[in-house]
Amino acid sequence: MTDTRERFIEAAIPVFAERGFYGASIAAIANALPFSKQALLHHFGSKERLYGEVLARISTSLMATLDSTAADNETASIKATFQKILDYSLDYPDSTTLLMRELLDNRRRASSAHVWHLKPFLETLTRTVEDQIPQPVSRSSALCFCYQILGAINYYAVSGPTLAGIYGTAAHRKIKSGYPTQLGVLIDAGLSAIKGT
Amino acid sequence: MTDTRERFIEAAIPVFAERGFYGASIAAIANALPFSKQALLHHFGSKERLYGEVLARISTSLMATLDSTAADNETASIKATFQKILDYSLDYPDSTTLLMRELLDNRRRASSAHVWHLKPFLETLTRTVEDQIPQPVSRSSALCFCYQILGAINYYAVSGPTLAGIYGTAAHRKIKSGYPTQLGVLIDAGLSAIKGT
DNA sequence: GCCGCTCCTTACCATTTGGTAAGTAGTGTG
DNA sequence: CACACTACTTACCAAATGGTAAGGAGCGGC
Repeated sequence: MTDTRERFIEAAIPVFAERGFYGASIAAIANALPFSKQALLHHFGSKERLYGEVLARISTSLMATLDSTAADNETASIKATFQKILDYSLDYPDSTTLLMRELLDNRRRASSAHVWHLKPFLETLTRTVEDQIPQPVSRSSALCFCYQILGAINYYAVSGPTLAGIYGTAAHRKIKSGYPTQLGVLIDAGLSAIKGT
Repeated sequence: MTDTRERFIEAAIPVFAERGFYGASIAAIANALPFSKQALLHHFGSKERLYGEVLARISTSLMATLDSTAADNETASIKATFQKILDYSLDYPDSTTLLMRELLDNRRRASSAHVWHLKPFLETLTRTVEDQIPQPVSRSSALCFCYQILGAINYYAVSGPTLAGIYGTAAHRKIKSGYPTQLGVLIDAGLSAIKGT
């Protein structure tokens, strides 16, 4: 059944997110389901391969978020795009954490599967931004801008526990409520700066 | 000798950065020096404790960077402060990577030592920004701003291999050269937005 | 009825893990 | 010289790791 595969991938996401590739054991992942460790190995062959499929799954759903925005070409604003990315990151913190971990890991791991998976995402995002700007903009400066905003979003999305730990949950809630607005401001400002270049 | 301790901490940084807390084995760390694994355990008692000392070391040096800026009160501009953080992050990618990993890990690990270590850093940074702005600014919006820029910086600092992998080293160098300028623009814009609030 | 296939199980294994126990070399200190 | 202390070693260990081997249950095709 392909259904069991899906369940394994689904179950693997929080485990990989929480403990990282090394900290996550395939036994722990399998134990989240009523299957043995070997059932997992039967379907995926190795931990590395399962991990790759998890990354593929995540990047696909991330792309889907982006596509739906790109398709909405009536007033497909860049702000809305980034807002959707922010929403996704906050809705699926495990996936966000996992992508962030991969960003740190792929300095080492040969597979580094998500590099290729993230590529179309980044390119679509960059293109969306370029298209939105009337003036011709250098590809690298548009990418730079995207990456900065992306970084701000992901870093923030992943920082919930830390911020709550440092400032307390009340203050954290206040920060949280103000964040989208400030992000919007940052995007506006960054965009106008790019246009000015 | 305290010297050996220092050497262990120094040797641990790249290992923890590269493979994470779980992926790093104390044997691998010790092998980077002409000592046995038990020499390490003799000095630090446990892997967890070594890790804590590594984090403390890093946050101290990060704070030092910040302090030197804060002391320069002639025209201690916020931009210069963030520029120094960017420089630090690029100069010590291992430390940056490690702090980022801790950000992801402390959702789970009880110790989460760096939370307390990062707190003075964040507060000093926020205060520096507040002081720079004539108008009274809400603490949380200043923090929000700082965190966004911090996120952009750290995310970027850690993304070198990924960006080079996706776009090739040549394109990456181009992005790299343009980044500080665009970051400055982002800071300027974000600051004026805060003032306007 | 039997072959082959998928899905999943129990057994098993070599390796690595963090950590303990015990002992040794060296260095003061009385 | 004896004692204690630090710095480090080798020897050892239980537990967990990813992965292999082999087999069983169910099922469709012939």
